[in-house]
Amino acid sequence: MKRNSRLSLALHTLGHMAGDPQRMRTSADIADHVGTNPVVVRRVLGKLREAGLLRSEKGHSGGWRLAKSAADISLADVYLALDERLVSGGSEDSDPSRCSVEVGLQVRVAEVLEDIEAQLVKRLGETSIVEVHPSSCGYCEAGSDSEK
Amino acid sequence: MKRNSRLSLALHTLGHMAGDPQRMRTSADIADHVGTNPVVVRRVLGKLREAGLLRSEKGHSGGWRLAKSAADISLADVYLALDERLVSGGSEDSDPSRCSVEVGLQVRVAEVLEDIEAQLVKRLGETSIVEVHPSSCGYCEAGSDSEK
DNA sequence: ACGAACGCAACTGCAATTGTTACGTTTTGC
DNA sequence: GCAAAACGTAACAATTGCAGTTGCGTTCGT
Repeated sequence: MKRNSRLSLALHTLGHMAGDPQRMRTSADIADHVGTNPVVVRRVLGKLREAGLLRSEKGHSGGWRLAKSAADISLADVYLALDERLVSGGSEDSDPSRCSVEVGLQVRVAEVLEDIEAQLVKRLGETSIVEVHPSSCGYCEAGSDSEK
Repeated sequence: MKRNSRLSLALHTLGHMAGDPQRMRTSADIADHVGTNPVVVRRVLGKLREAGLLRSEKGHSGGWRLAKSAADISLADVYLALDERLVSGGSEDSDPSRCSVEVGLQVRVAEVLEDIEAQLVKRLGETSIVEVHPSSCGYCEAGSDSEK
């Protein structure tokens, strides 16, 4: 699925950060670990920064770090920060040419989807990113040494 | 959203069929009404036929019709027939190179999505396609006359 | 047997997303 | 100060998924 791409990059990275919150990670580091490009990483993590989950620092020893306690970041926070919603999102312009069956249907389905998404967020809100970090994690044990 | 395209074609068409179950509709008719191509209609409705919701007949006076009572067809039936699932759907090949955070995350998120989708299906299952057909529907009142 | 419909495969076109390159800006360390 | 290392951003290329289209075969009914 396409929707999982950015979300999984974000969750994956935050999962690691939860295991070692002080460590500063560069986008190149992260990109290398998840198998993508530094610019892509910056694009995704930039969203998380806007949402107040991460902080980035420029300059020589810059990089990315959690902006608050890992325990206070839930999967829902990450999901919402990327604003990829299930429901189509309001192309409900009242086009008079549309037939009534179509309109009634859209309303009905949209209602259900809205409701379902709320439940999804609720469920995601119940787990923090600290809970997805296993005790043994090679990537984190590697510490600050960036071995090419 | 892209996911809504086929689903809305399917629901729209079934909604109309529920209002006049005996009438045979050609894919060209339907395509004209929903503003698309006959082949696209056949692609989507073909899925519904595989699921036992519709029957199609070839030949001169062929076309599409409900395969069972409209009251027995729920929105969930249509949703499931198109097999567009929320959850990424089993690319869970145990790649040893994947890091444990990633794996744990996928499992966790997949669990939630599975659960959420079950609720979605349950909700959709509560309404039948007869409930989305308004009493006054110009398209259906037009009857079998296909006015170009 | 001819026309009208579906069935199916292949191709094109479009839109969204990701990947890539390039360049500017900021900060650190020397 | 100045070079190196990092982010920020814009622009472009590559990829992907899906709708749309065409074409042809098949199957019916008249």
